[in-house]
Amino acid sequence: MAATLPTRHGSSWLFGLHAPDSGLVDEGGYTRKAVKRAQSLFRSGSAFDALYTVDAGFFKSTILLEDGRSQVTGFHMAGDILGLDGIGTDRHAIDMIALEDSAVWIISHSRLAHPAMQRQLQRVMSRELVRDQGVMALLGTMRAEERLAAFLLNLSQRFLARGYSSTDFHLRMTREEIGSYLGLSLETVSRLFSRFQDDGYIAVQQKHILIHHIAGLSGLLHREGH
Amino acid sequence: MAATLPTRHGSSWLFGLHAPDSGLVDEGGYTRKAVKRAQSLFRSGSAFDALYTVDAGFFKSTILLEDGRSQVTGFHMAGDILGLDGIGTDRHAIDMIALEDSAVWIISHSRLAHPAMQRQLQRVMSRELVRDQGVMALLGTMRAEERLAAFLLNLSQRFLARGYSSTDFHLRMTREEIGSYLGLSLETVSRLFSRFQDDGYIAVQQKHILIHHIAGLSGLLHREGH
DNA sequence: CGCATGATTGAGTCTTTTCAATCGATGTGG
DNA sequence: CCACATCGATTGAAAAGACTCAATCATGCG
Repeated sequence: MAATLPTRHGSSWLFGLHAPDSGLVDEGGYTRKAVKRAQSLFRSGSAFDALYTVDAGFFKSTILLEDGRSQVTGFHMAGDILGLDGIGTDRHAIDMIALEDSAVWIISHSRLAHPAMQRQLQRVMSRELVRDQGVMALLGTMRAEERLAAFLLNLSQRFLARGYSSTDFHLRMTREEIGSYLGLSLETVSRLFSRFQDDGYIAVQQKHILIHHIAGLSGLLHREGH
Repeated sequence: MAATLPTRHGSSWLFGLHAPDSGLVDEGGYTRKAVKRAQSLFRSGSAFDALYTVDAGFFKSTILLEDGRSQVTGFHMAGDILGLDGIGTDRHAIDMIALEDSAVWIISHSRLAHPAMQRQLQRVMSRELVRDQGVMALLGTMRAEERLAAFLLNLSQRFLARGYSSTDFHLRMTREEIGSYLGLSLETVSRLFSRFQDDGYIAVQQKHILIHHIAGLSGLLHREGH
């Protein structure tokens, strides 16, 4: 894995290398690219020219509908692969925006050509396909309360998998972005955070989340009677 | 394309070959498999052992949530690739059910190993990823009326692309399955069909759909003010 | 320190769901 | 070939969930 996909591969700032204009830094055959908060890594319609893995920071992906509405379709953190949407048509279909100052590794074309990498990429895409179907199920069948509980539990798991606390973390996105992702209004998200807090499941203070009763949140998902 | 993916490749019944027990028929290096209405091509949790392309008929894919609820995540017709969800984990994540007596071509492992096929597969998966994000946007941002209009227009387009009428077709799925796919109750779907008919956009008679005013349906999607 | 952005909370409205009754089509067994 | 059973579709009425609009509050940045 680590041999083919450069995931959390190293820290280029240790070398004191910087190229502020392009945001590009070359290190041991890998190229690192910095993306400042609110900047895009790529945009819908732009030519597909590379895949990336998140080295540090946090991204959102958004899709723009013909009528001007847009929706957040995912949040991405260290180790996630970005840009897969561009392979099919050689143009990106989504916008990829950094939610905080971030950095990615560029996966070079030569590296992409490796058969081992191809196989791995296929697996990543397949899992992503399955993940998306899970989100579709969330949007199609769950009520607001369940959606937000599922969202928190998912974030919690992903932080845990990366060695961070699963019960004490900082949301990188706004209520509006959460709402967009979950198909809810930002007010509903805000109200539910307050309710979860009143019910003793979590403590919220703006973007800071403390999960007190993870089983309680899980319980919201497995309730009977739908 | 046609050289690597066996799409609508031939009609095995012309040869009079039949193997009713397994549903398998071998023909010129391709293997055709029949799937009767309501039967599954594969099920969630079962081992992944092949990819398929639809030769004839109609399928739905459904995902089962932990709490027992399930959701239709797609409808599939001639030429579509089935089974991509199994690549990532070597187990299928969804159920694939025939909505009418159908048949698929099995894409052999030897064929899958071809580099050209690998590249094509990658592209198919990427486009599928983008399609799923479109569905997520539909579920997240559209109102019931818009969802059903988008659904009809999508079906219409896909029939057209396959050489069938885009304005006169037979729905292979029930109102409940449409509702599940669109995140609506079956009653809402039924009511909307009636409303579209009253408004002169379509004529509905059970599963038979006649589209009278395709621009009218499109107009429902591009309305201002959300 | 003031302004802009994001978050919270309330009140009223609207869309969609749920529950229920009826109708229609399809297919099976007598 | 018909009666009946079953499954799917339609339609109505009431209820609930989520949204919109609006006002207020907090925070962080310049």
